[in-house]
Amino acid sequence: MTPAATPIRTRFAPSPTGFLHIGGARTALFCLLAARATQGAFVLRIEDTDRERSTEASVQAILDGMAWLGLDYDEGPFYQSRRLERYQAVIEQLLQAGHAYRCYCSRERLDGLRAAAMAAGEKPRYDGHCRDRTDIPQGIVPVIRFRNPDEGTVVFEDRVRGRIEIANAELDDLVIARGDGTPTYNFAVVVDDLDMQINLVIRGDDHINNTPRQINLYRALGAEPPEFAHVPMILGDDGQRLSKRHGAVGVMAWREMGYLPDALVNYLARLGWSHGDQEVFSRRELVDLFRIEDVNRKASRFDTEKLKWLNQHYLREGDRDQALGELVWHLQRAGLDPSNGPDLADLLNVQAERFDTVVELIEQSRPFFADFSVYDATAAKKHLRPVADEPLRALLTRLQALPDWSPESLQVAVQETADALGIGFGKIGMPLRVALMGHGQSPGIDHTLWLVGRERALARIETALEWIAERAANA
RNA sequence: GUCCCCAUCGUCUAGAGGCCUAGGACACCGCCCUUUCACGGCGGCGACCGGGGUUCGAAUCCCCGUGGGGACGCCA
Repeated sequence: MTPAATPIRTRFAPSPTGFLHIGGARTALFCLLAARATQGAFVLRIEDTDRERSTEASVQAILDGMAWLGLDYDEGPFYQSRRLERYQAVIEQLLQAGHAYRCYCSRERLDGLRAAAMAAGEKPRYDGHCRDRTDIPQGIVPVIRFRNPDEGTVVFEDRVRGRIEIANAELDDLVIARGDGTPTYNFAVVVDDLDMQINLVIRGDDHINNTPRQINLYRALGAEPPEFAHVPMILGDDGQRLSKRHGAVGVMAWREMGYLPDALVNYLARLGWSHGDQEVFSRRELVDLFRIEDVNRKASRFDTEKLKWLNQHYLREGDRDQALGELVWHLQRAGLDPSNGPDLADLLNVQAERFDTVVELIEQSRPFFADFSVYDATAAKKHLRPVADEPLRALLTRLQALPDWSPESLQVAVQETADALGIGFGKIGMPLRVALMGHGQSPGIDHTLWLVGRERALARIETALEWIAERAANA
């Protein structure tokens, strides 16, 4: 029996300004795992206070990405855009208590301040110009700033980073409400995490620097901050921060490339986290074995090669229904009719070990679903020669009379045909392969015949025979 | 520039002072298996960023340097 741990309430809080990012997906996964392990809750919150950049389509894309990966949340989605009154009430409270003030500084003044600080070799900070002003400038819409403590240091124990300490002197009075009254990120997060009773904030380590100011905000609100766990970022294969430049940064792009959700989840989990030498984890094992403290501190690079390996593993040994579902999805996407070919489970059984992705698998399985019109030139030239005429003809006769179209009897039929003619298996196998597939790569010839199906197989052998004759006539 | 963080094979990582001649996985290279392509089996290549300490003993602890990343918005 596992010892009873206090239930962890985590949240994933993406801003809807694009699709579900690969890095975001991993953060969400860690949140989910941490919560599940303690019978806690995983909350989804959409951070859409920036009305300029947030879109409905992005919200949907994020929801779709999470659903595909199986990152099921327990509560939400909550939208910050629907909690505006709440933020305003808290801002009012802060204003009353003297923890916040109106700032009338112009952008120009702020820009000047920043430039001057940089020039002086200092960190750009707001100088508190409006902190104690009593006049009310006319014609200027003020923003609200939080009065950050001047003295002391903020210290917190990060669940993955350990102790982190920063002097208040490094911090400045951040804007918590824009001119139009909408809250800014650092403020809304605090109010939300408090209201939603989040007790463990798991997020990317690019937020480490925001944490001290948020802690000061919690204190000003008379609340105890939650615990924090900052997970390292995921870098592109070139070691640079993941961006559009790297191509597929959206989770759904990986679906389109033929990866399975279980493979991606397994891969993402192992990126920055490990459990001894184990590489393959079921979802159940992930929940049982994951501990946020075991997460690395170093940023890791995304390695597609390893993902491919895992993907093939899941294609072969993972959840059948999931793989079959993706097979259908890709078949249709490729313009092929899933019902006009072999049984998909049979197809998966013989093809899975030969490819890394569903896209390759489908692409190389086209001849099982639709006829092709041309032979691969090199393969045809090498294998569809006059010498192949007799073997193919003999085999055709034999196959026409074959009562049982199974891999076993097909194997026997081909073998016996070769034996009867006193030729090697390859002498008949390769021409047959090209006749059936249009090129020289396919599963074992028995399974190839089996998957192509009797009707198509016989027709294609006849077509190949004609092609050989024609070619001989033209020579 | 200032502040914060990080640092083991090409990549993901094991390693919490002696178990390390540093382990595993992916990739790569050989050989074997073989009717093609694959799968599989066996083997190989390959790392503790540098310098100082602490200690009988350091990949593991401390300091400095170097390198990398992040933050410094009325973005999140």
